[in-house]
Amino acid sequence: MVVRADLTDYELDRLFHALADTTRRDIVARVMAGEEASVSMLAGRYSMSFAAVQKHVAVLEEAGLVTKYPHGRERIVRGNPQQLARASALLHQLEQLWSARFSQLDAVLAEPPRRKE
Amino acid sequence: MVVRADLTDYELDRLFHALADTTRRDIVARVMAGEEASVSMLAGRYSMSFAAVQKHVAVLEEAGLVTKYPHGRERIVRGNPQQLARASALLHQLEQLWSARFSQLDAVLAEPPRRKE
DNA sequence: ACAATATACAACCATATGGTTGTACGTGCT
DNA sequence: AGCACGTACAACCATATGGTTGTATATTGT
Repeated sequence: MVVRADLTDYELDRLFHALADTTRRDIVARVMAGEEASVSMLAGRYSMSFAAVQKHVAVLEEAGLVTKYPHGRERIVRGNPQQLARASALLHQLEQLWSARFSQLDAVLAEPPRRKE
Repeated sequence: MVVRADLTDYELDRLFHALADTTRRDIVARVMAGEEASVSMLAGRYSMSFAAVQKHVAVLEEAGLVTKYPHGRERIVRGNPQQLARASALLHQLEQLWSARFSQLDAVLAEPPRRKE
């Protein structure tokens, strides 16, 4: 599963910022799980105004984590797994950075015992 | 590599918020890569005041992404890969949520053709 | 045509954020 | 002892964020 990040610093800022809110993570979870959700349907699930939820969806859209498409008078919110994968890839990259610290040591340990010359 | 998230909503908020800044992601990358870095050494690398970098490190520490330990008059910043893994795990979970949408369909498709009854 | 619904968007407000400068304190070096 | 260095922390400022209410516009159903 090779996913190139390919995002500018600003886009990454937006992406992680979007994930740094409980309501927004919940929305992402719902739409990723396939809940066919209009903005008002989503709004019904949280104890805040419609406008507030509308703003959260806008932040997620700005981050590329969801897209909206019109269906009659409502807007259906759909998850974008690719963008999620990009965020995931960046964290994985950082983890690799860490484990790379030991890769050289690992290599030495994994090396078969050398015969005497 | 099973990593349980095990974090409250608030902690996740702090964690992703900490990652939502270019300077902070850069600091994380450096310390995860093993750069033995005091706060002032880090500060030297960015075009902002020492106090600003100090605040960024504090945000990372609050999020659990780094720890500081005293060494003489300086504080050495060290990366905490476990917390990184937790953030990573959550995103992976959300990705799984997406792919789970097709698992049932996959199962049907993978099913061997049924004999006539 | 009309009422109800879904959305968009602006204005407003309190608080958080990301930066600055200034001051105080502990540690190291000569 | 005295100075330089590294850190801590407070005060301050401009802007961003997360919420509200209110108003306008498009669509649906009767």
